[in-house]
Amino acid sequence: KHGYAQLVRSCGSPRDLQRAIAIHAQIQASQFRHDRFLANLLVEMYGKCGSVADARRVFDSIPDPNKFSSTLMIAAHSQHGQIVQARELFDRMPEKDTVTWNGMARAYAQQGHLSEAKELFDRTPRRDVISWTTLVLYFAHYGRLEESWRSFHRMPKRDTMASATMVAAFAQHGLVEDAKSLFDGLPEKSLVAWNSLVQGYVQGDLDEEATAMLERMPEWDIVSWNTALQSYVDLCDFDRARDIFRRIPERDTMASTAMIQANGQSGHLDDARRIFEEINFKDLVSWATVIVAYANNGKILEADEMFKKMPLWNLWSSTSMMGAYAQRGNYSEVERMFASIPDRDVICCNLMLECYAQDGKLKDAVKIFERMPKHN
RNA sequence: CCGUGAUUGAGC
Repeated sequence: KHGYAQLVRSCGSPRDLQRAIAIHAQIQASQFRHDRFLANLLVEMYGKCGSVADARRVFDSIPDPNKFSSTLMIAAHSQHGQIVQARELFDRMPEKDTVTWNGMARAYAQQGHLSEAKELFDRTPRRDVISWTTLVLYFAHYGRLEESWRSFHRMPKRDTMASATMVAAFAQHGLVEDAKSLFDGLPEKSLVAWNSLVQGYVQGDLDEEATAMLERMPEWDIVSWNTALQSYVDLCDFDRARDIFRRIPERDTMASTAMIQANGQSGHLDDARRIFEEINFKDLVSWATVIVAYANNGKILEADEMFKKMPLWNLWSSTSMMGAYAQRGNYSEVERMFASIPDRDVICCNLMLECYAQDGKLKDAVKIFERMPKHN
């Protein structure tokens, strides 16, 4: 049973879905077919692997779901934006505990339904540090820093994560002074708080302060390395970026993606491509980044080749490819791609708008402008 | 034996 549990837990992302299905089948064929503990883990697994439908099927097959089952199912629904289904389950649960309440509040908050989240928070019977941290995080995330800070202040007990959340909130909103003074007063300074502060300095173009903090840090984790790397990439300082990249002990996909970008900026397309090929887990972002690197250097054929090779397209990858055609002035291809994108956002529409404008197609430009879901 | 919270990468 613990062997199965381990197997199930090893599937944590959509790329594991095939294996997940196989493991599920194996459990079905075993003596643990009706085991609730394993079923709960399967619900969680399918949620993480991106198949809510399968998660729900497993959940519905549990004769006597316990609160773990339900809380996991709520999480699966909300991870996929199915807040109504999540709430339905939540309302039907006989025994809810703090974890359940926190999970439901977070589901609302993530979707930007902050008043619903706050209402749930207010009704939570035994609020804990996580309930409060969720408020701090999402108020900040949606730019409501006053309320974020007030929640932080009203917290009866703060822990390291709560404090780090607040430091990051300040840093991300250009309030790096406030971030710093909060940070200085912290009894326990987590690496996350250090990293957030450095990112605040980088964002504020305070490079000396950022460097000073990086040097004073007790240790670096992969995020620290990537933060340093990305700051040089943003400054188009290829040599320092490469130096950092080479010194990273264990590079992840984000590090490689940043370095692909750096190589693209400097026209080193072969190096960009080599780093891309060496990535173990190529994701949509790394694919899109190579495409942009090729496009920015006028290599439309290579960009197109990569685009066609991608295992999966999303809005960002398609918009990147549209941008590649736009650069070459191939407006008919831009138009064709635009038409094929179902979930266009502002950036995508702006790009189309700009192409029509460049192309002198004023009427089409006006039409796009008027039909855009949002303007900026 | 199972459930909730923090920091890093791409497109106009």
